[in-house]
Amino acid sequence: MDGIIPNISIDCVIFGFDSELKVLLVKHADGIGKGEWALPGGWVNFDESLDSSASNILFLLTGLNNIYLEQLKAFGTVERYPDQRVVTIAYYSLIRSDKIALIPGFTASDVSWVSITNVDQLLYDHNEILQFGLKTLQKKVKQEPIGFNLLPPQFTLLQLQQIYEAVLQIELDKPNFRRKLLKTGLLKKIDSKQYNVPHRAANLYEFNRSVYLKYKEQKFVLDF
Amino acid sequence: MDGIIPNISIDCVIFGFDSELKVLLVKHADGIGKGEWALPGGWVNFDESLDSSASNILFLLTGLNNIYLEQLKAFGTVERYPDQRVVTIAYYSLIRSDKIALIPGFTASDVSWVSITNVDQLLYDHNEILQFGLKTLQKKVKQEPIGFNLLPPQFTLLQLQQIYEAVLQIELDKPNFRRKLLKTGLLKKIDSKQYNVPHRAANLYEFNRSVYLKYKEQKFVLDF
DNA sequence: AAGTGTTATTGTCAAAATGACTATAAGCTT
DNA sequence: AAGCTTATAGTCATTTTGACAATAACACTT
Repeated sequence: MDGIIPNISIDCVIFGFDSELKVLLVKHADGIGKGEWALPGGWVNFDESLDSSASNILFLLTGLNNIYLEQLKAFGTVERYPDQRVVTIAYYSLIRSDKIALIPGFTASDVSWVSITNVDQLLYDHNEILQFGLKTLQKKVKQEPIGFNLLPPQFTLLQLQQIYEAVLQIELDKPNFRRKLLKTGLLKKIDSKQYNVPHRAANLYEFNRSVYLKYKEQKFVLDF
Repeated sequence: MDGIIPNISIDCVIFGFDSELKVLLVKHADGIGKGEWALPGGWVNFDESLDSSASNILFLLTGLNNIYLEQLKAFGTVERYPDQRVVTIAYYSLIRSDKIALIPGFTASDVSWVSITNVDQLLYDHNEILQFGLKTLQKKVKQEPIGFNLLPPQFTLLQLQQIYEAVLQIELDKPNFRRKLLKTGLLKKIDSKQYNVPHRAANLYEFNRSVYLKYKEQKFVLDF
């Protein structure tokens, strides 16, 4: 069997972090929503799983490759899409938004990171999907360690703290954050510091990969 | 537009509690899996939302009505269903399994509660869906209050504790459980006790509805 | 070279929460 | 009345928390 399944689509909520929280949007090159901004999305092929459809669609539209996507939710009200009945399976992810090349392709004439506080009207029910994604992300970061793919291999505690602050949109106490995170054993202090910063240089840390993976499975609660 | 969408189905993971944790299964009356046990499931109509399809399918197959269903996940590997490409949207719920009449109907020749520790081979990928549902439920009960629909209006602290023990499959310390739950303000002690029990009668409690609803939205962490 | 602004890091302290128990109370049963 | 059984109150040492204070260290300015 070949071709696309006519009633199932994928949409991706890609959160980006680089000091503030952003989301990746594409401008439609043609079709129903020509010229409008939306989450990157597309159709599922008969011979392709949902997970791999999501990866491929994201790549084709934005150039992003090798992104770990997690399923968010299926959105399936009758009127969410014009003309046709379409159930969409939404995926989400959180990645670094700097230093990543975006290449609009396929049905996307433009791709762009937009600050989460700055998102206008999107196509279809995409604003709703985005909001749901943000809520889910906020819950997620309290249950699972984050940061592995969001930070350079060596980073400061402040950088890590800023991710939590951006995602949760709250402020955290620095000494307390430090104490809490260090207690998890997730971080390995390395013998090297920042340099050329106009203030006391912070120590650099690495993630302890095995602890990180353990916490992806087992209990991990950060109660901010 | 009329009829069913050929590539989208619904499956329901209905957990039941009555002293142990169970799951609701149906025996297929005909079709591909005739005679085999599976999660209650069916097709989505073109003119029906996913949520309402789920409710209707559950009702038609099992007689269960007015069950609050939450979406679990979409399962969409290519080979999960024989002959045809079918993506299924799974829903789940936790209800009391006693005192509820089950009425097999439609394509179900039988319906039954099966202890969670006792589930055999199910059709398609339904064992996988069930396991995912259990994990999700276990996370959920630590993040949101449960019990409103699982207990009679007035209940003892032990009854509530037993729900947590059944779902999480762990043992909890009675005095500490009491202390933790009472501190939430979720429970209202009422002026009435058990009677006719062969031991000291326990005080009865009610849920404080407004606190309960507040915690459905806001932060609620039970860290067992 | 001293002073300034900025962030890092250590530490303090009282309050709250936790986990593991002990002890007593109060129902029915025999 | 004795004996089960579960309820309920309370103890206590330990851990965790939240809110700060205080000092350290870096580059830049003067």
